[in-house]
Amino acid sequence: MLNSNFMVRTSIEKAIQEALKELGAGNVSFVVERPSDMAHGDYSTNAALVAAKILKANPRDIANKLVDILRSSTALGSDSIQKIESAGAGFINFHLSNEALADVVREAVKEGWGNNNIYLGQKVLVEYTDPNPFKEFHIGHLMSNAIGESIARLFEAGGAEVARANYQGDVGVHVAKAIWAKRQKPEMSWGEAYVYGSAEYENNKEEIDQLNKVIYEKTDPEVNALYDQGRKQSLEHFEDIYKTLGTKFDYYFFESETGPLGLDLVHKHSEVFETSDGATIFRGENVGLHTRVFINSKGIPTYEAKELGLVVAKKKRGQFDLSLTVTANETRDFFRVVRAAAERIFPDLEDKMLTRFHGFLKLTTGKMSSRLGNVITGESLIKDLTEEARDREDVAVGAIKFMVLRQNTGKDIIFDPEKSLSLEGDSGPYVQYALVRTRSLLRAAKDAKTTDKEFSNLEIPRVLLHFPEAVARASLELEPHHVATYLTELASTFNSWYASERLIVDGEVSDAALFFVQAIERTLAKGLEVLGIPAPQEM
RNA sequence: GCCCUUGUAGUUCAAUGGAUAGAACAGCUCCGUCCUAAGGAGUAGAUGUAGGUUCGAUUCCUACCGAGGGCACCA
Repeated sequence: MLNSNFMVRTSIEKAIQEALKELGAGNVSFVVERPSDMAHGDYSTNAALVAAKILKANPRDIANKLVDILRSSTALGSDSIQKIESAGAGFINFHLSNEALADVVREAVKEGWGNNNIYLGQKVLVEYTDPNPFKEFHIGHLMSNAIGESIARLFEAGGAEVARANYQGDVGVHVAKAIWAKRQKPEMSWGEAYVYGSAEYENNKEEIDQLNKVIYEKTDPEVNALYDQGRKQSLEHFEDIYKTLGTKFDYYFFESETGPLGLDLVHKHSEVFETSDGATIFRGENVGLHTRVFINSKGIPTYEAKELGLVVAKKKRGQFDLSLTVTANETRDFFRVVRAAAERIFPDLEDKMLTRFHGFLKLTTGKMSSRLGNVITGESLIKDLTEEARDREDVAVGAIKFMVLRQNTGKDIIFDPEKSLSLEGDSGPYVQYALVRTRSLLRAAKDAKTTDKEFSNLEIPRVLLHFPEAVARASLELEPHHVATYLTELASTFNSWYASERLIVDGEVSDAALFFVQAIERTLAKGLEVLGIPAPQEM
């Protein structure tokens, strides 16, 4: 159900609609938004500007007329709006009453604060992280995980039933490379073996390709045993990382499963595919895309066919209303083609398959990037940051996730390790620390004597007011950064208050003031939860 | 060559077609007896270029310039 602060907004929208009707401007599409400047009130609308265009009238006149109608409107709660005024070129601003603002604080400590019902009752499958067994868990997987986990939680905040899925490549040349290397150098970890095998691939191509065939056909018991061991160890290792990151998957899909499914599917749908040079392809040019190979000339399903097989595998696990995949930017065009093919085979899936893309994470300092030469694994980044953060893994994870989630998904991230941990900026630890302060304050207050001394602060509820909207917008757009941006603002508002006012004085604390602290604590905690960032008790 | 994504203060990021483009870091000026100063207050500073649509454009359209990615048997 919607929170009451949404009701204020909804009632404003309703009142405007009625007022517009009275003016003879029935169907205009206006917005009620948060003004960029708090001096302009708590909500504002461009209704008069839009209506003036239709009525061919002066926007300010229309705004004034609307204000008159709105002031006597019964659609607005009688005591929730303190002031309505026209301003600027024709905006109408709404200032909430102190009573309504006090309500916000009461709402914020209630169960369900920040939730909405955008996806109420829908079944959503979110696929993300997608590392490959036998290979290293790299930074890209970290990004996919951070974004996917947050989106899953945003769906949940929107009332959806979410299943988390992880799709992993447990077959292919990369496996052969790793196993080949492991036989040469058994002392290596699987991740290292893969790196070594890749480097040696060019010089031992025939041998490794032959090994790949042996793995695929399962003809050599010793190789089989190595494969099973490597797969198991990789997956267990990944499981440790998920635990650190705060993710728990419901489904695991593997290419060993989707390959045969995809192969079968492509064979069955000759109306969608055609053969060319011995390969089975999808002619993307017909729909403004490009051609891609689904089954190669050796009869092996490519990644494209496997992705189709994945659709089948997902459907087998149950019906879903939406299926989202979080993956890297460079697969954009690939997904367009695969989706075009998939929608021909499964017309019922049209508009149900969503994708979110992420960019690269680029480290600014050579300090961490030069380690062991080339690849920076996800774990080494977490490990290095944990050391920098005085052995606080939750702070390190928060720092990384926040850097990923504070900006629009899809753009590359310039990752400055020092900045990510800074308590003075726009960072995960900054928000975590504000939360810790509220919690330590609440703990200290337990030993203090509470008084019924009056307390009032209007700025805090005026910021708190917009939390559910930030979450709702993030849910709707599947853009976690709206929440991250909001949390920075709230943390800053709190810190500013905290610095200027001392709450516990001589062992006494105002009950009313504590209520504000509690509301902020709940909001920061919920916000971090939605982002999938750890919410520490102390730092 | 074609297609996709992208260009905002010195730097890293925001801004559902609306008001004076909002933060953070770095810079400059300040603030420590006290709930964890691992903080706070103030100040200066930006929409790649050229057109177009609109009452109004960072946002939509066109061209150009710059950056990243993709375009047949890898994933």
